[in-house]
Amino acid sequence: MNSTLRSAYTIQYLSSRPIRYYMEVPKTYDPSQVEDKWYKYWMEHNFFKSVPDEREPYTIVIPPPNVTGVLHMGHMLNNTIQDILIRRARMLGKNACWVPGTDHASIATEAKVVHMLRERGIKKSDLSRENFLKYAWEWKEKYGGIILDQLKKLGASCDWSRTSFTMDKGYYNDVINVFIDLYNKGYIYRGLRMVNWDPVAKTAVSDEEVIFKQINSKLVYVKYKYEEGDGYLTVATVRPETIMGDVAVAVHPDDERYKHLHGKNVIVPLVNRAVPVIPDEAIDKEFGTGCLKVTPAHDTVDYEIGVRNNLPVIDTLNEDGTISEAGQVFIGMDRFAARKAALKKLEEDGLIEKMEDYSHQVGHSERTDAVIEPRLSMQWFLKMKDISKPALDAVMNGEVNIIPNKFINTYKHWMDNVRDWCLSRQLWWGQRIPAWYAPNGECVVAKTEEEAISKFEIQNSKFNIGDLKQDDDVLDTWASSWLWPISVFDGMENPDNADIKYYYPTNDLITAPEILFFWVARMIIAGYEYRGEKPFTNVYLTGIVRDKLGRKMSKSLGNSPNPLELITKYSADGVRVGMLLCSPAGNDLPFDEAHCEQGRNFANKIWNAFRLIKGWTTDDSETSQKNQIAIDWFAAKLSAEIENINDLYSKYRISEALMASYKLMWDDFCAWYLEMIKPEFIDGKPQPIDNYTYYSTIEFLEELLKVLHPFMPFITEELWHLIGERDDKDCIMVSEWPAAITQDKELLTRFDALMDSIVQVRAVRNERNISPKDALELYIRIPENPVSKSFEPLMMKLCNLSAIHYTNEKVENAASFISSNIEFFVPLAGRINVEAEKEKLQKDLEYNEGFLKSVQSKLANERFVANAKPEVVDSERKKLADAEAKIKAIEEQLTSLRKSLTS
RNA sequence: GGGAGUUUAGCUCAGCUGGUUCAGAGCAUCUGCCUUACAAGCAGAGGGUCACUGGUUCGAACCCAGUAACUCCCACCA
Repeated sequence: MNSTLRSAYTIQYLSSRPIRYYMEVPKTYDPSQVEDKWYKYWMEHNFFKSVPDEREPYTIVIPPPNVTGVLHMGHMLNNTIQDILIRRARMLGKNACWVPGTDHASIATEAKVVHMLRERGIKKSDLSRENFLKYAWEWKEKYGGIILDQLKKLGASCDWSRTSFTMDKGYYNDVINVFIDLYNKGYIYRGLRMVNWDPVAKTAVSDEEVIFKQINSKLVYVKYKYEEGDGYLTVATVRPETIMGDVAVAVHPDDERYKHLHGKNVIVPLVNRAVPVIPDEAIDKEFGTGCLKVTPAHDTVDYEIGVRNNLPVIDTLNEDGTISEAGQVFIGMDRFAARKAALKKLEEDGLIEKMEDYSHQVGHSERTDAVIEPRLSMQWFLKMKDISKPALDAVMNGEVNIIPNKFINTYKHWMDNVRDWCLSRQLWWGQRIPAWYAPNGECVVAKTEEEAISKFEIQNSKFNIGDLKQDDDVLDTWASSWLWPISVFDGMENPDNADIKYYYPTNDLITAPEILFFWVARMIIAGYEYRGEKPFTNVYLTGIVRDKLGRKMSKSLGNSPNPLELITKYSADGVRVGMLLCSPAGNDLPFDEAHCEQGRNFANKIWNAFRLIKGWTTDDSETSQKNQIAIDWFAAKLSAEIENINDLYSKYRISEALMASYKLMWDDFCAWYLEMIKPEFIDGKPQPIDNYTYYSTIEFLEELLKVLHPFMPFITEELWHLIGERDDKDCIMVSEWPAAITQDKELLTRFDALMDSIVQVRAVRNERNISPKDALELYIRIPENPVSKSFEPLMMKLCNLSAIHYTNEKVENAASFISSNIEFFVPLAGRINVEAEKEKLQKDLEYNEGFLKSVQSKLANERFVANAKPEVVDSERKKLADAEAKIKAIEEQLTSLRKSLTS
């Protein structure tokens, strides 16, 4: 042991508190009382709170869950990772600040509220905007906090005093101000756009809320007669009810079949309108007849063709999906009834050439299951090209890291092809767009009607309060959450306040890859636009939680376990460990409850290690340091693993950090170290343990608990306090992260060899069914590399040996093995089965001969010797020598066995 | 249709710059143990043509090309 180590692990213990003794401690760990107790304790002592100070800040802003949300497995994973990072940062002495909050989630929440009202017999259309919002706020106050309370069960150490909501007054204002600012900078414009219209709910829905289903329908081939002369053109369509809105027939410019018709007119059936045949690149020559009827009002592609070719738009549908006046025929009829009617009329007119069965994807509304109608409407847009430039650069030049970095490509691809952002939503729940319309339809952007009026005055229009009408739409939810890292610190309204200056830019953002564009990219954009700086340094993308069958966990599939029930069953610590055991960054997480069980078992293991230690009595007069070697070894092992774990954290390999901590605790500490130092029983009485070993062990346990604390906050805190009396604020969650204090590679290597020989002796015992109670003898062959004397007691204890002998000779009637070039013999007396031993040795011999051969041929290869690095060649030479020695030993052993056979 | 990714033990994954006995870990499985902390445990063992085919190299799980299967994102054909 070197002197640094001695001071760290032995001098300290003198001031350690004596362990408390408990007469009865349950054999299995019972977390039920523990977890709530410590969460409350931490809260009461304000351990989660953060205020700017002179320390280095470490900040995470939570991806705000929807207010409508209940905790699902995705949240569990996300927030467990965040909590691990925050807790470790806190222990590293940083000023850790984790800002929680919720997102108003305009569409999801509005749908929830509408549903709730419907159950009470109230229709949204019967309510004024103000009344509806009153209900919505009531709903939010009542249910909006549920998810945050659930996070507390998980152990999330958020600074709850900083809880934010994207519709808080200040936040709301920030969103509105940003809209006005971007409008004034010329980034925002108003334009027509196809939206996904839900004719049942009478609202637009976002792309994410459209579910495509495979539907069987009929592809109808309809004749469009030439305006002049005989003949016709055939158009294939699945939507004959939109024929009335046709304004052209498009063909591919290179399609020889139709070149002669470019610019000529054809007659639209049902309404007898003459429309031109136009060439357009978008047409697939192979599909149907190669002719497309162009209906700009009711199809996205058609709309784009219409724009390119300056075609008029005829909207033949009302907002409830019935045919409008503009349709001229079937007015007031539902779109599906109209489809039948149109088919019948076309049939009568002899305009149907043929019909084919056709299967295709049709969008349905997630909420109402109605078939989505593409519908043209006026929307607000944000020009993305210029404003997103710094956000692309930041990721490409590494100012913002994306982990794992495979997502950088995806990010770049999206940013390179970024499309303008449709900001408006036809909903009430959200930030209402600050645009004001005069009766003639003219529009200005302003915060209040007064401001709007004065803006109109500049344009020489005079209005009074009440003359103007505010835009009915609200902003897309992401148009508020993109300000999250700034607004939660009040950095929009007060850009120089102490909080934002201290905490911004934040450190790590933990979120799911599916919102890389919706949210992450836009936060980076907003960060550069409004702070001139990135919002966070690292983006850690978690995987998607899936069930065992590989399906995404979702409410509709009903395949998601209830996280709170899991916590009840396995404890929060157990579930945290279970989630992390199988989730490397960016990989999907195939969730299996068995992992939580493993987590629970691990907690129990820790608990029992504690039980063992607390059961010991110490003997003050005992001064022997017989466990010195074990203590030195574990100190070195602990230090090496702490370095390893720190390294894994720095690479965000959190699962691996957990696995390393797990093995350190279970294998190295429990299975090896504790077994080495465990006092023996004499005459049925446990012997006392010497003070030195005892307090060193306590120190080790404390260090281990600290390493495990970020993963398992509750049990580690519980044991921290059971180990000894602590004052109020002496909690593991605010303790110091362990430092690696020693480096003794050589000792670790020697122990690896020791452990290997121990395992081999145990295998000898196991393979021959020798009871662990029967003591064995062990012979070690000298002259080379005798086992260090200091290891002898460990071997004797861990293998249950009665004696260790050194010999120059082979040992007859013994099992043998070679470990680290040392030959070992375990005499088996009457237990030996010579044939079986022979067979074993023979197999071993074959393996080693094969290995030797491969090494020999490698070394015989001149080009290998010439080209390979010298150290590689050297190591091959060493392998060669080792293998030869081994083979020699095995052969000797075989010879002696044959002798015993014949004798 | 465009883009990205994955494929290593029954399952989930490591394997870094091609070279250490390199083919690993955890779980699961099997065998033996209720050994005075823990059966939610202990001791030990078995298990893989590194998706496939070819190439580069003294040497390939790793680099290159092609093939196959799966996953995700974006856009969607009337």
